[in-house]
Amino acid sequence: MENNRYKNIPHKTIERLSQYRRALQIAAEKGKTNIFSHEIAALLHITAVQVRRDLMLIGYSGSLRKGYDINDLIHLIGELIDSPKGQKVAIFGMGDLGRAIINYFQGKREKLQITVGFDINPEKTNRKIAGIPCYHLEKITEIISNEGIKIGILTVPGDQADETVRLMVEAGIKGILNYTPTPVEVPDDVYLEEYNMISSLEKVAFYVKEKG
Amino acid sequence: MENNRYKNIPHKTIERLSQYRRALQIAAEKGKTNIFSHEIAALLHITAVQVRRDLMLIGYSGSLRKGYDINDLIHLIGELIDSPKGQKVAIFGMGDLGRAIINYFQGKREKLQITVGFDINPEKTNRKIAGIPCYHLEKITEIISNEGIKIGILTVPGDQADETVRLMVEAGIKGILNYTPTPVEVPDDVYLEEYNMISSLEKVAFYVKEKG
DNA sequence: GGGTGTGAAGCCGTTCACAGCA
DNA sequence: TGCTGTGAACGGCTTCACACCC
Repeated sequence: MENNRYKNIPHKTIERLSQYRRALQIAAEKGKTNIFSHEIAALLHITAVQVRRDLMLIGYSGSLRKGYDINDLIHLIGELIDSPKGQKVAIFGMGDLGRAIINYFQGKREKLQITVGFDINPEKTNRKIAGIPCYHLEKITEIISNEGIKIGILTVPGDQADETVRLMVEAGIKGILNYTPTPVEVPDDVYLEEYNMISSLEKVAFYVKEKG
Repeated sequence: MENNRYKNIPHKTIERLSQYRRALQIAAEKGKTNIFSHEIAALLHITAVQVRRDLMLIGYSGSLRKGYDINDLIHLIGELIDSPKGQKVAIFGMGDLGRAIINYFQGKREKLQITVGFDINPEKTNRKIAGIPCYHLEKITEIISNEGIKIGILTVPGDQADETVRLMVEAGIKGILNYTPTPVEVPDDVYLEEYNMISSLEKVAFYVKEKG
C-alpha cells in the first residue's frame, strides 16, 4: 500500500495535472515534441511558475533546455493519475446529459472507460445507447460487482439523486461525480465531487454584470 | 457605477453564495422557513464557520435566534448575484450537452434565461429545440446584438471551439462558459470560465484509486 | 446549551526573486 | 539571453477560539 511516492500532492495540483495532460495531448497532435512552461501556462490561463511548481512536485525535470519533453510528461502524469489496470465507470441516467458525457469521453482515455449505463425508463434499457450497454437500475448490484466498477457519474433528474446515490453506495461504488442540481450525502469512504452548472453560469453572469 | 457595496467579495464566496441559494431553495420547498449555519454547511459539505463568514461578508445577520430566515437570505443573495433587469444567455452548439443544459435550467432562474441557441447543422436551425429558438451561427451578430446578450455557453465540438469563440467575442459576448475539451483564448475584457468533465472524472478516479 | 458574529491565528497555494544552466 | 528549479515572502481563505445572546 505504501509504494506511493506521490502521497502528498495537493488536490489542486492533481486537477491541473489532468489539464496539463490534455493540453499536452493537443500540442502533441499538432506535431510538437517539446514545450515551455509558459506555453502550458498560457493554454490554461495560469502562470509559468505555477506549472513549474506542479511539475516539481511530481519530480519531473525539463530534460534538455528546450523545455519539457511532451511525451515523457504525458507518460509521467499518466503514471501518477491513472490506475495501471484501468478503471471502469458507470453512468446513472441516460438523458441528454448522460449521452453527452459518453460521447465526450469516447476514446479519450484508455485507462478510464465508461462501460455501462443505467436508467429506469424501459425504453432506454436492455439496449445500447451511445455505444454502451444500458440496463435497468434494478440490476445495479449484479452488474456493478460483476464488472468491478468503483466509479459512477450521476446524471439522473434531481429528484432521483438521493435514492440513486443510496443504491450506488450499496452496490459498492466508491467515487461519485454528481451532475445533479441536488446535493447528496455519502459515507466517509466514498469520494464525492459535485458540480453544479447553474452555479458556474451564475458566476459568469455575476462577473459580466460587475464589469458593467 | 459605484453603488456597489459588495465590491470586494472573493470569487470563492460568490460561488458558494450561489450554492447556498440553491440549498436554501431546496429547504424552502420542503417547507422550512429558518435554517442554521450548520445545516447549510452539511448540505454543501463545508463547515458552519465558513457559512457564517460568507454571510457576514454580505452583511446578513440571522434575524431571530432560531437561525437564518430562508426567504430573506434567498432574496439578499439574489440582490447581490442577480442583475436587476435579468440577463439573457445564448448557447452555442445544440448537441446533447446543449440540450441537457437548457433542460437543466428550465425555469430555475428568473433573472438568468437561456433565450437562444446556435448551431451550424441546418436540421437544427430555424426551429425550436428544447423550447428555445435556434439559429444558424451566421446570424450571431444580428441576434446577439438585437437581444442584448452578453453571456454565452459553449457546447460545440472541441474542434470548433476556437472559431466559435472568435465569433462570440466579435459579436459582443462578455462572458463565456466553456464546456468544450479545448482551452480557448479571449481578450481581457471577456470573462472566461472553463470546465472540463474529463478532469473532474479523472480526479474522482484518482482518489478512488488512492483509497485502494 | 446551542446557536451567531468575529478578531486573531494558521495554513496552504501562489508568486517573487534569483541562482544555475545551456 | 531565456529558460528551469526553488527558497522565501506573500496573501487570501479557512479555522480557532471565544464573547455574546436567547
